[in-house]
Amino acid sequence: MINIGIVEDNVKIRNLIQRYLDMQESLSCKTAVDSVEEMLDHLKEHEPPDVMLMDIQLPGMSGIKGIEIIKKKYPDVEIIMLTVYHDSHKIFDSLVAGASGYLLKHTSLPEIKESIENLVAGGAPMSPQIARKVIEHFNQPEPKKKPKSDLTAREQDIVNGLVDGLSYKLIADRYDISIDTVRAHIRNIYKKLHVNSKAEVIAKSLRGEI
Amino acid sequence: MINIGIVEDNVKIRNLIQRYLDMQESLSCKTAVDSVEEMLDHLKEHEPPDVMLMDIQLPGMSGIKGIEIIKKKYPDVEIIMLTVYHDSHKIFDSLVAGASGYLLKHTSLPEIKESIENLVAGGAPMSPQIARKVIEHFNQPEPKKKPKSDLTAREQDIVNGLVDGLSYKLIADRYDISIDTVRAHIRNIYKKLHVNSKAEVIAKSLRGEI
DNA sequence: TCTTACTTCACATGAATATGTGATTTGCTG
DNA sequence: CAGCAAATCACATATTCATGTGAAGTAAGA
Repeated sequence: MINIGIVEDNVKIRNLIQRYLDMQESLSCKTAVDSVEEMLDHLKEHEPPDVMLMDIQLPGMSGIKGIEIIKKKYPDVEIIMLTVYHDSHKIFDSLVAGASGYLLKHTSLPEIKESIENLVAGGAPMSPQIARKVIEHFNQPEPKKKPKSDLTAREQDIVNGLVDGLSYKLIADRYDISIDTVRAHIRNIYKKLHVNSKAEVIAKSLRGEI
Repeated sequence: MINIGIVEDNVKIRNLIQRYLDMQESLSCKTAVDSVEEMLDHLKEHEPPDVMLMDIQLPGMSGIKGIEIIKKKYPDVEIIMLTVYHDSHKIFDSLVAGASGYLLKHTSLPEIKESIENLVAGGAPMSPQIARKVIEHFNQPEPKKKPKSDLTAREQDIVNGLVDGLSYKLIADRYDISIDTVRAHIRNIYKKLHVNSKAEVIAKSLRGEI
């Protein structure tokens, strides 16, 4: 038997979902409140549910903040967001805060039930559109990580030395070249990167801008 | 009608999937090969399919490398990985390379069909276990260490100045203190962080180690 | 072949940094 | 209240860095 809790301020939706879930053989849904604060009060005196359905737009504390707090006090509770928001920001904030699933509100009741079962079976229910956004997140970083700074291999070596915190002398030793050569390379690096100190090169490099 | 291509070296599996998909009303699967190289040859003389099912372990080029190449030449092809691998590394690499979905091989034929339809409808098909791993990826950054380097507020200010590439003099100006004070703070910072150059402080800071 | 870019090295100088040794004031805490 | 950490400032010195100028060998391209 899977115990479910609901945090949703729209009474109609809340009652509908609660009634549907609670009438399922394998599920039990006795707790349905309309704010995170209320849920926290409830949890002080009751066992936490196995799975929690959570809205984002709520009176008082937002659902995303709610995830954080609930996950911190009750790490075993699995939280599924159930919301109308499909903007990347809210999705990612929710997932980072600790949500294990993210469903859009047009999800049908049987699909919600399926998602809960999917979740306790080790899955991560997501509406297809959400899954798409999540996957796109991995494709994004690609185009912007081509800084193309035209540093030569040797210059890149020198930069690595700087990033490792080495002095010119130590860089010279590492690559077995003269310190004057190191100076020469660094001069060229500065020109190419439009900087004029070791510090800026290190900063740029560690920010992935080289 | 959705056109589908398959890259899978196991003849039995390949034929099974191809026959099943091709007999569906809404789908057409005429292209099924056993390596990325073969698929690329095929694409030279034929229209690319709408969706491609791709294995990872293949003779010759790996499926992940295959995604990159195919996505580069034919950006509109949607690629679903269909593989036995469920380790984060392969999942992550595939998604970064441009895959739009990731299914495990035990996925049933009707589920594969459903996934393809899901994909063209703007979704991102994933096996539940995969979705779980993807979501866990967002939760990971949380437990990342609190560096807790015991720098005082002022010392942190100075570090910020260094990271911004300022000289001692400019840092002194920024906080309206003497350059000797900046020196003093930096001396303390070096002691606390066990370093002995500006460069190392900047590197540590940008690595999140402060 | 001539040019260009990369790598290598040298000498020089003013600016910035690293490090040592002090000292004073302020605010918190046992 | 005494003690301590933090923040402030001063003076001194050796090292490192930034920058200019010049040059030679080599490999890739026009």
